[in-house]
Amino acid sequence: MASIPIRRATLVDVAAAAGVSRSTASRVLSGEGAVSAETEARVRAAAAEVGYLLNSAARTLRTSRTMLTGLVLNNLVNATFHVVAEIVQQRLALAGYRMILCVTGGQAAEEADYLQTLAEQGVDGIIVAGSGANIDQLNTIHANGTAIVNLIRAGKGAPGDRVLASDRDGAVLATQELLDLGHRRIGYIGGPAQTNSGRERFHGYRSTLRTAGAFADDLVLRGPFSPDFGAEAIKAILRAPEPPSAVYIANHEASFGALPTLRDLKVRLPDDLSLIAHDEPSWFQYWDPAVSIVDSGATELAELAASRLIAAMRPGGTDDKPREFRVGARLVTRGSSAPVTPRA
Amino acid sequence: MASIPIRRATLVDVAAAAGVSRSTASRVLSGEGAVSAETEARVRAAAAEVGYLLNSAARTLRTSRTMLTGLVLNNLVNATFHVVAEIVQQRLALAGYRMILCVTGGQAAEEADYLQTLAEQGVDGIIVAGSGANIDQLNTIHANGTAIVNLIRAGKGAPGDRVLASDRDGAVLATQELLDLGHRRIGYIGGPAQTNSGRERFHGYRSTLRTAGAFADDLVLRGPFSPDFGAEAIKAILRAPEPPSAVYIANHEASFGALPTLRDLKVRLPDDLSLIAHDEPSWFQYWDPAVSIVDSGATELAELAASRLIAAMRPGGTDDKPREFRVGARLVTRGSSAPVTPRA
DNA sequence: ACTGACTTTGGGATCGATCCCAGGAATCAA
DNA sequence: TTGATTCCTGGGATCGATCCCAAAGTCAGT
Repeated sequence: MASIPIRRATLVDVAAAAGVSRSTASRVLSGEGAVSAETEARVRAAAAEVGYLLNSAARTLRTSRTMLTGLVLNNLVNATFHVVAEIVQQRLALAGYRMILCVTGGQAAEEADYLQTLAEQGVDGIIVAGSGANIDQLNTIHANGTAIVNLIRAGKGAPGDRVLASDRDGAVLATQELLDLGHRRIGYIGGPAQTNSGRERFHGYRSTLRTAGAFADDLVLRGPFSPDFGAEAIKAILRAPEPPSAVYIANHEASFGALPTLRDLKVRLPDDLSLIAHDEPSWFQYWDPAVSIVDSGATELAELAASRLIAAMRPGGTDDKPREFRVGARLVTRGSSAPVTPRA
Repeated sequence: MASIPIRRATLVDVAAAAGVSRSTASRVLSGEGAVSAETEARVRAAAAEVGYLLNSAARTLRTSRTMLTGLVLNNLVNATFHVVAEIVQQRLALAGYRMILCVTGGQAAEEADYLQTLAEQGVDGIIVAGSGANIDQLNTIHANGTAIVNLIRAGKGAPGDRVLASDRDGAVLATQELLDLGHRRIGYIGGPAQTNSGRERFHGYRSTLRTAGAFADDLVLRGPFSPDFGAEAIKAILRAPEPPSAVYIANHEASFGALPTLRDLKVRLPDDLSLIAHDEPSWFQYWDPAVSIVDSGATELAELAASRLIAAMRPGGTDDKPREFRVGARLVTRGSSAPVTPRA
């Protein structure tokens, strides 16, 4: 029925149909410049009639604005990341920007490739929740006039605003809560010391306990982000000569292994052990008992990052000095943490 | 230190630095056309020297290929969708395509806006796991030469290949498994009849039971995709005059409400009730007991959709007749389903 | 040395929208 | 009526890469 158009309608076609010049048609459809009301109506009608569709590439070539952005992150499986991706995309869309998604798998080399193609694409801005490598490349891109926002992680010397979680504060919140509940022997299961969050959370935990005079080396276990490590770690920590009455699990994936293991070992939460985990897989609330957590605020991080990027993409916005933002951590107390009970 | 470049280097700059013409520089850097090895080396060196970066907009304007694609889906919170987004993006990247992510929130109007901007952007192809509305718009876009693949859902009359889950077969698998375990009273908690999956899964369930002569109206509950509905539904079904010995929960979100409710009611799985759920939130494996599921194969759906899109985007690829693909469902038997036990 | 075939190179034209400038119409004050 | 000002409109030039055609260079075979 419908014949396949050989060629999309262009502004010239619209202009011809409306009986005006290219320039006038452009003024109407781009919204820039003054046009009489009558002409405007005629052009809009003509555009609809010929089925006009903007050719972004042509506009971009002339204006050198793409209204495209990029989001670079490790994966979407981690709850923090898919929340970030969804919210950032929707906020950017409200401001008229499209978002190119780049999932790096945590590989610095892939990240570099993605940054390269984003630059070629001429994106107006990039949000990087990345490896922290490729700093030079980011600086080059930034120097070419592309807005940059660093999210969650930020390499030393990276250009643009930084929107960071409060890992240290979150750890302090969890540890202090357990101290306030009367616990003194408080275990720590965390991520590797090489990672940003692994370091910051550990420092928050340690300094809080030191201040309380309750820090003990033998209750600290740090390892890879995996459920298996969590299962092993929780077993190890309970085998200690003087086992803890509470544990703070700062390693997200490790908690997936630790919780079922505790159940299988018939360790009752919170009677035998108080537990606070870090970050929110949606299902911790369904656990028995519901698991207390430190929430780093993925939603707020995403919203802030998007709004900072939008601000930086405004013409001239890149000139501002880079700023650092911290989204505060929040303690969500649920059934897995309770006042210490005297050992039977 | 580094001065801010006023203007990005262009092919003309590269050509000048290499002492050749624009055309030759273009031939080298685009990889089209024959160039002597010596010239090629000179051009590449010049490109690196001046810091040349391709201007995609200019290339697109000339070639009318963008190497951009779009992925349209409801949300990223649902595990199926974020798995799809991650895999599709990575497969497309391997083939050299960038992917614009569009999260619609299930709103047909937003979806229409996104499709419009994707068309303006001139994407080479779109994967839609969408509302099933906006069929006319999809047809217009398709007629303009954009490849389309419908994923998971597909509106009647939508253009392009369809890559669908086997909802009906999955339901049959679950129901037949429960029958094979000796159950006769098998409950159903599913999604609304207006939804594709709600309809197909119910039909699979019902026809399997009918064939076995075991279908009973009073054990069927269909409602919204929410944990609350699941909690209510499981309570209602257990209050039946003659309660079921097994239940198939075809409504993903409902299972989040049903499982904790069963625990709170002290209904032991699988002794008091066998249970099979549909689709895989990662944590069902950690439940006590681990929950048997029907896996619709999000990974396979995503890979197939990506490869079909890539095929359709090959020049001339759109001419093929649209095809429908079904990714088979798979039963993952875990601890929550077991042979029926004679009632005490 | 000459022809024909092939390889390599250069430059004009082009994709489609916007910018810039100039000219004509309309408005207003003197 | 005239001149100054503002408003609207049209057309040439432009963004940067690629396409197309023609010219120049290379080589083998006679």
